[in-house]
Amino acid sequence: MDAMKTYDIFKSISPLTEDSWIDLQSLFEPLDLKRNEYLVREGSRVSYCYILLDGVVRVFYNKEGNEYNKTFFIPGMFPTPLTALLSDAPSRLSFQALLPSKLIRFSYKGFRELFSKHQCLESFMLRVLEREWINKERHDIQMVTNDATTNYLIFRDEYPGLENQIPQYHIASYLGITPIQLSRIRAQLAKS
Amino acid sequence: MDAMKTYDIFKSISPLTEDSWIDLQSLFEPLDLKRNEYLVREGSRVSYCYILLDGVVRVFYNKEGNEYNKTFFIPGMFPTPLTALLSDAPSRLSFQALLPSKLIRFSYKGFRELFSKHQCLESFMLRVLEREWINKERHDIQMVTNDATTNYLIFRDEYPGLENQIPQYHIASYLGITPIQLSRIRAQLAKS
DNA sequence: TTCATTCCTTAACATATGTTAATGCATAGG
DNA sequence: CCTATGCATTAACATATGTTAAGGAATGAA
Repeated sequence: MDAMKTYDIFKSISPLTEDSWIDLQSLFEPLDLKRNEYLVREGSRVSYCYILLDGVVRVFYNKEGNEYNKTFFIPGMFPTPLTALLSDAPSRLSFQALLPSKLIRFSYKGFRELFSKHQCLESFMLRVLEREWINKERHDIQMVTNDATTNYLIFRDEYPGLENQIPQYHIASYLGITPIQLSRIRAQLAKS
Repeated sequence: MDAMKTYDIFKSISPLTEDSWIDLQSLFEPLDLKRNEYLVREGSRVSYCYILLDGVVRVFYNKEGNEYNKTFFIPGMFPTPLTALLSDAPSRLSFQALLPSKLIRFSYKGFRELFSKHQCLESFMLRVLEREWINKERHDIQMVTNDATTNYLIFRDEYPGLENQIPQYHIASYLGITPIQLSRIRAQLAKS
């Protein structure tokens, strides 16, 4: 069932041959995380790609003790330290499960080594980066041009129900404001 | 000379076969822009990739008459509407030469059609996106975790001499502050 | 049950940044 | 040469948001 679900996720991104899927699948390892456990810690070396099947993961960076939430991952997304993998450098980002989460992980190196055998996997990787790029740009434009109230409303739309499952200070950090300011915004919205 | 320069730029990103380079080069068209002329206007359909050989280009988005500078391109960079090309949608971004500029453009479709003949070009494209991703992430972390003063100093480092060649309100917009605030920051820095 | 912990809210206050407006400098065009 | 234009600076003021602190609801442990 998980395998099927994963296959659907992959297929929806870029077509894969049956052979390539078999080889790729042989790299898969299930991974279960408790609430607040980490997939990746800042400063660590990384070697895996991740697929989130259940739960929620946040990615954040840390500067002088302050955490800045960059985004949240929900099932079907890839909470993967792309930059660290691509540049083969320690991760500047941390990935943490905010709820009990179910994932699959697979070796990035192993994946990459399949490129020469399966051209469709390199095309797949290109397609993944294209999608990430498009999404990031849309997200960035949103965050810069809107005020915090608008972005909070968009957050509620994009992650239905999530605001009741995680602490609000995580949402505030994601919006680039303090929890107090988010509280004021919520009070303001409740009035109107 | 330009051809040589361009070849160096490409080679430094990912190895290309001689054949692929010949095919690719046949797509190239020179393009010269005057100060303030546009490569791409918001809302337009796009079909070209660009290489900047001389000058400076800014990319910005527009919301209700306000312009938000996203980044500046200097020679050797690719002021290309990636998202619009990848998603085949009208560009949400505008690209404008801030100084008299010399570019090369080539058809994205034509480039893409060479992928099946030259595998190395698809690898090249993947490599470009990887680099863009890494740079963007570094840049984003910087902008979020630093204050405007620090980012202004970084800007001066990353684009030496540029601050004397373009209006300061473009820099202010890039930093996410008003020109008045930038002026205050500059006054503050001059004191110490 | 009671107590401790976590986290949201609210208020009072401090501060940074935006807004409006005036001034002055440099440059280009007549 | 003079004038108009574009741009940077500065000041005075308004406002949004951060900071500190206190209180209270919800949750879980003893």
